[in-house]
Amino acid sequence: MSRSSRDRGADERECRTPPEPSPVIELPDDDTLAAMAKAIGHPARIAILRLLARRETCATGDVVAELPLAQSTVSEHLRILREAGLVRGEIDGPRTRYCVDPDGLAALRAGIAAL
Amino acid sequence: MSRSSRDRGADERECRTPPEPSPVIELPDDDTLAAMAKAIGHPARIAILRLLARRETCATGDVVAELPLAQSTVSEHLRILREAGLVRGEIDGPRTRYCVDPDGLAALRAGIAAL
DNA sequence: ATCGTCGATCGTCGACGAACGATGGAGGAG
DNA sequence: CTCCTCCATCGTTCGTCGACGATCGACGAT
Repeated sequence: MSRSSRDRGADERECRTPPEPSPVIELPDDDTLAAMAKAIGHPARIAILRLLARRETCATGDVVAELPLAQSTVSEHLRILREAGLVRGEIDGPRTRYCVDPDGLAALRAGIAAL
Repeated sequence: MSRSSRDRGADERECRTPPEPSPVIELPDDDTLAAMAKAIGHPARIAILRLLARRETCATGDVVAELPLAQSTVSEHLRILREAGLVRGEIDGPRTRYCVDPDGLAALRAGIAAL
């Protein structure tokens, strides 16, 4: 399973959604803030978020490779993060690339800071 | 049940733990951060936190009066917030006074901001 | 066209969370 | 002392979460 055997085009390709920081960030309402907080209320999802933030790798399989969890479990964690608006996923051929949603994360930060 | 019939000493008494901002705030580890996030991952607990932050009232009964929840439910929410380190409670005669734990909240803010 | 890979979804199981009423103990008021 | 108030805790019920293996559809490669 050496990764070097696979030609992946640009090896360290970034998530193709450029980090476009929105000019204005609205504060989330309580339910949204609670949902976001609940989404990161699990160590595995914090680890995933950190992983996506550090590496720009964004592929589901890479996340699975880094965590001691089954593929289906990781996929569900990613789904939860996506539905909370903290992560963005887009289909890239046979695989799905995930990246941190800067707007969602900013909203979470702002909401927590405003507590 | 008019509240004016009850003499509560200082009506707007502050929580007797003075807000002593610690000079240095350490970043929580992932498990602690996840636990804190999980604690605020419920709208009622966000409402409680806001309530404790705005008013300095700090009494369990006051929180119960403000929320459409049973006393036991509110008490459990307060317990969860307390065990997460976000809220501090101390016994004051027959009642219990709660207030936001500034250190815990600062740790949460810092942990989220460092994501 | 066929195959292999990647990843989302389904079904299941045990564990945990949220809400409530009831109970009980601590502590002031009479 | 005796009551009454305040609140934590217990026990219960029901819903959701977390994890897994199995399955299925989409897509590229051969």
